[in-house]
Amino acid sequence: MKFESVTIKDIALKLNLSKSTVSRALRDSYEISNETKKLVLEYAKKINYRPNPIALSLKERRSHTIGIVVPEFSNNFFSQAINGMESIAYSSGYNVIITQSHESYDREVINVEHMAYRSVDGLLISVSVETENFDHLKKLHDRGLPIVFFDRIVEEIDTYKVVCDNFKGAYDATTHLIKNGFTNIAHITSAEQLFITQKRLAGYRKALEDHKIPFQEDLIKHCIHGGTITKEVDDAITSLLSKKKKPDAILSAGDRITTVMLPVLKKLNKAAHKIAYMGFSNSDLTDLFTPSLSVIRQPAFEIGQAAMEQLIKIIESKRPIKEFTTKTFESKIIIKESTKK
Amino acid sequence: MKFESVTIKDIALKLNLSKSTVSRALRDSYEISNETKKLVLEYAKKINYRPNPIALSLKERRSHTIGIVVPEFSNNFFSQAINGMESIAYSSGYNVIITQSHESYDREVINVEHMAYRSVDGLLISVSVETENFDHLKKLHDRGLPIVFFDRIVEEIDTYKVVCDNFKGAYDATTHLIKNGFTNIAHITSAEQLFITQKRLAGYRKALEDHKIPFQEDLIKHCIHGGTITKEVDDAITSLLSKKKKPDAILSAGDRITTVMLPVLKKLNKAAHKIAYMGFSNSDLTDLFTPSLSVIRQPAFEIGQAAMEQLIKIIESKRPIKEFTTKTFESKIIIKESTKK
DNA sequence: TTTATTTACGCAATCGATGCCAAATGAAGC
DNA sequence: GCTTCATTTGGCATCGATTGCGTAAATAAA
Repeated sequence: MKFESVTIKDIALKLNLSKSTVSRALRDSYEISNETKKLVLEYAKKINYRPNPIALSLKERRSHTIGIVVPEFSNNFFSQAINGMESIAYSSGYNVIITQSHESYDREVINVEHMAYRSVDGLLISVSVETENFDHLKKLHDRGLPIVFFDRIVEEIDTYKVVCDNFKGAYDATTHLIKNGFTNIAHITSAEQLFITQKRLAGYRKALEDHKIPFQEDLIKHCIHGGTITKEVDDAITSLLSKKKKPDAILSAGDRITTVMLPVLKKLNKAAHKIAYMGFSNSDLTDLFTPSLSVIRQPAFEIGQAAMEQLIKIIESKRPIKEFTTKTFESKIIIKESTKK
Repeated sequence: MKFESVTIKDIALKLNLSKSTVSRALRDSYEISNETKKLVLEYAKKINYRPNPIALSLKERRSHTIGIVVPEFSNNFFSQAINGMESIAYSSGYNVIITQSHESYDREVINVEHMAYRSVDGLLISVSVETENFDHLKKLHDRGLPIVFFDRIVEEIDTYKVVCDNFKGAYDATTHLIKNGFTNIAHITSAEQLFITQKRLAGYRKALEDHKIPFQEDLIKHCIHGGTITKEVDDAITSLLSKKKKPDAILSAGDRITTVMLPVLKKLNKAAHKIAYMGFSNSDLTDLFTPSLSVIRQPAFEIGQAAMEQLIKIIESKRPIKEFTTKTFESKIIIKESTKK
């Protein structure tokens, strides 16, 4: 703020007191007489004094501000999770500042460091699809910055984590497809190194196995940019459809991939080749599609709330926390027309 | 950040120099000998020294950080605009921090003040639907905080503004509906005091007038919460359909309202009463709906870019800027099935 | 040799707020 | 009347970095 604001010094000067006295009066210290307190408080109110948080951050090394880093706002899962986080933060007296990594490792590093140096009291993060090296987070975590991971968690850093049961979500969805008579189920998913990718893939495989359907490697397509590049999704589908035996159903892992996949699929389905599909999605609009979309929906808002609660717990705990847990939420499969035989 | 970091003092101590010398060496001052500079620079690099931005903010009263306040991330227009802003900010060496007002005046005030006190160098804002009093912005603007408005601008504050030609967007859309044979066109829109609401309403009225269709007050429905409350949209539609002469088309103003309106309308259209609809929307999924949705699309990314460019121009200008302009972008109407007769 | 001029660096104030320590004041106790 | 103690208040250092000013040492000019 380039413009001058009201400081404690202004009050001190005006009332002929020292800065320390004013400071203590404002903080209602027992050392200050009631008269002086009243005087200070009244004048402070009159000139609308507000302590400068920058100065406080410098002095106290905390800011009552929490940093949130997500890949993308346009992914409904994340925007809903953020809403959950905000609701808890605000009611606990914290502010939040939010940034997007745009699925870029470099951007993520910059954002995380910017926030750390800006004295955030803690960090909530879901890592980008590109992130394979976690030094930027490990470094801060080792130095004592409270971090809570959600959704795309980092297993090798020991802290609270909040996730969805991705294994079960994928398992249930795949089972649903199998029960509806689909046997040649493709899986379009995100980059291999992501925790959620692995879990979802595992759930998918287990469902096939439990129903004695052989797993086929070439039915799995990884989008290494998490679907942020339309072409990779396009290519995945084209490649799937060029197989001798085309898949009869597609399971997509992730909001973004689902979103990008649908227009492509829709065009193809029109062209007579009918493919069932189902995906992880937290969009509110899936009912409006034709066919309406069967989805695996995650309780994003609640996940956000839980993550923020855990983070605040770490921040406010008197002694260092040693025992961390991972909180798991259930996802819900919602059956609509897109998975009808 | 509660953990200790490397400071200029550490370097000074280690190299037996004064803080000032180290500081000047790091900033490549002419007063420092090349040997000393080299020494300092090498050691700084070795221990990974990074200046503390909090201390810098306190000293310099600027932070190289820009604050963005939008109503909601889940509104595609805003998330796209943010992406445009980020692209410019990052390439100009600024960081951004983003918050949502959730269409709440109180939240907006808190967020704006938090950012101002956190020494953001400037503010980009699209006000909440509830905001009728602009003192929180005026106060900061008067004190010299650079502000640029976009989309939902505030007319009474004199600064750069970036908008879409809302009048023309609504005019074109309404004209399109009229030309397709609809004559009883309802308009579901946001709170009356919003600038964009007024412009869109005016465009709608002008189109009617130009085609000699009488304006009917009761075909206008205002959602005072901008559609964040489903019930208000529901009520608007119910009320429209309870009229003797039901509307044959609906024009919706705003992403959120469009999104909430569609499921309701879809249910009704199934029930045999066919209503055409069209709305302002920046969603990428409108093609997937059945019927696919005719929309008025705004160049959100470009609007975000332009707003950020203007803001940085103000921030970096040597002398105070007195002459401000308002930049207007054209929206585009995209015709699909939902407006076929 | 003396004086002037560079060169290269240190001191201390500053930004806004906090908090330790000391000091001033007045009252109570002997 | 003097010591003791509590109450209130002021002074100063601190957080991390920048910067105007002062100055010692080294070199150049007189």
